[in-house]
Parts: sequence; structure tokens; C-alpha cells
Amino acid sequence: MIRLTRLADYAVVLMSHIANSPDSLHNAPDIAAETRLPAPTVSKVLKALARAGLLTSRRGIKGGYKLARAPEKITIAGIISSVDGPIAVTECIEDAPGDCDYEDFCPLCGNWQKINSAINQALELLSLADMISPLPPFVAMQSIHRERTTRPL
Amino acid sequence: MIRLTRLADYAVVLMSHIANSPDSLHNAPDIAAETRLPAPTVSKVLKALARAGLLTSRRGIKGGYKLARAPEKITIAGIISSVDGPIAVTECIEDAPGDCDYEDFCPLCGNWQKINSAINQALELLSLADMISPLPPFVAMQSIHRERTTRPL
DNA sequence: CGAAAGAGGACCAAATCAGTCCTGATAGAT
DNA sequence: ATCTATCAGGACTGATTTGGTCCTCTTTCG
Repeated sequence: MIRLTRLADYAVVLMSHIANSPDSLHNAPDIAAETRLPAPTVSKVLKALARAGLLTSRRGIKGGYKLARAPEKITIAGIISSVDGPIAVTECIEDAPGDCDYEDFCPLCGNWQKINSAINQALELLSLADMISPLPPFVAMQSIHRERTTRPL
Repeated sequence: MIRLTRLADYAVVLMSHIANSPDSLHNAPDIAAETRLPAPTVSKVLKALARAGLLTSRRGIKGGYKLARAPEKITIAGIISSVDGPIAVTECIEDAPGDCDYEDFCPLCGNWQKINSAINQALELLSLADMISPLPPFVAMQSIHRERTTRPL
């Protein structure tokens, strides 16, 4: 189901959580407790996000993580790719050109890019700010046809 | 890397292959040979595509597969989801509303939909016809910034 | 100087994927 | 009518990947 890895899932949740109080430092154990996610894994994901430059960190007592920039300037694409690597949809895309066994006769080589960049583009257009908004700005995608009357929200 | 499953990858390749001669029947072994993909798996994927209504099949000697409709009317989203199941990006989306352990406090429940439908929409807009075109119609996505000078294409 | 926090990486269990195979149904061909 | 090539459907299995845990090192505050 073209599923996002769970780490990427976590990453979005964690980033959103942090974005809710952008000015304070959050340490990993606290975030884990608040989001009810497994602590060691949370820590792992946060490290990855920091390494990617989406979070800034401070070590030592009273250390923790903080958004590196405004939520509007952090894309979902960025979050996902910092945890899962580049958003490539199929192997013949990821970096090595020419390692595709089929390249000689594969009529698609270039066309895969279309799928790839379609997804990429969609994810670039979504920002962290969109994720924490109570669902208003209405980003021009109304295909939310699932009724959600039963959900608290 | 938000990777498509390999089966979905195959599905797109196979559909493209069939789309190149839309009027003839293609049997599984031939398609496998022509695309250099493992035969049993090709067969499996073709069955899935047929079950999903993207291909029509004919049994018996001289049987085979054929596109169920014009390439323009077959979306990449359809191809992928017939092999991989619904295009859901995270578990709290797929069918059961309310089985998310976190729904009481997860501030994202609705916002996941945004990511989901962003991807979905991107994939709905791409048709099989786009995939077999020699790369011209230029579907308004020029973010193909990877140089491809070394590739035959 | 000691404790609390992040950094980085090794490692392992488990889930998932993808490939194979088997049996049955259908439709031409002989 | 029978035989054979082809699709239909599903069970099983090996291998890859994921994601969760742990350990050690570094940094910073009290």
C-alpha cells in the first residue's frame, strides 16, 4: 500500500508535537512519554531529524530538541526523507544511473521520474504548519471523502 | 525511502509493455520473456491487474491479457493500488476508523489525510498513457533535476 | 566532578515481501 | 471428445527490510 515506513510516520508525529510549542526545548524521554511512542525509537528518529537539520539540539542537562526553523519552512518531504532517505519510488531512480539491468530496453527509464516527481512535489507542497493547523487552510485537496463523524478530532 | 513495492513497480512496467500493442493478446510467459522479469511473479501480477479490472483476460490456448480500456483512462494510482492495496500512507488511514491507539490525543488524525490525498492525487493525475509517451507532453512537473546525460534513454 | 541529555552505531527479532509451486478451470486445436 | 496451453487462485517459504534495543562516547549544567 505504498506505505510510508513507520519511522517516517513517527517523524511527522514528533515534528508536529514539537511544533506545538516551538520555543521550548523538548527532550527525548518527555516527547516519547507525551506521544506514547517507544522511547529508544523516538530518540533514534529525533537524532535523524537533527542530523538532517530540521531540528537543533542541545546536549547535556537541560538539553533537548527544538525546531530549526518555522513550521512553514519545513516540508513533509524533508521530514520523510531525513528518516527514510531520498524519496525514490523505484530503484532505477536512486542515485546510480546505469545500474538498472534493464536500462537498454526499458522504455520507462525517464518516465519513472514522472511518478517520482509527482509524489515528491506533492510532499514538498505540504508543510509542517499544514499538519498542525486544525485543518483549516484547506490546501486545495478536498478529496477527503472518508466520513469522519465518528472521530473525536 | 517511501519506496513502491517491487510488485507495484513490475505492474507499471507490465502495463506499459502491454500498452505498447494494445490490440493484441499477450500471454504471461511471453510478457515475462520480453520484459526479462521472473515468469511466476509476472503471472501473479497480471492476475492481480486482471482482478482489479485493469486488464481483461482470456483463458485457454491463444489466451492472454489485454488492456481493459484506453491507456489514457488507466491511472498510475489504479495500477499501484491493484497490486499493493489501497494507497494509504499510514495505518491510521486504512479502513478502520477508531483503531488508532492514539486517536484520543493524536493531533494529526485529520491531517494525515492531507499527506495521503496529496500523494493519491498526484498518482491519479498520471495515466498509463503518460508513462509510455516518449516523455513529451510535459505534465507540468519539471523537477527532474537529475542530469541524465549518461543514460541512453 | 557527577548526572542528565544527545550522538552514533552495532545488533537482533520479527514482520513483510516477493518468488515458487500446486491444483483447478477454461478454451482452442486435433 | 480429448488434449494441451493458458489463466485463476491460493499455500508455502526464503530472504530482505524494518524497527526496536542497547551500548558507549561526548557534551553541558549544577
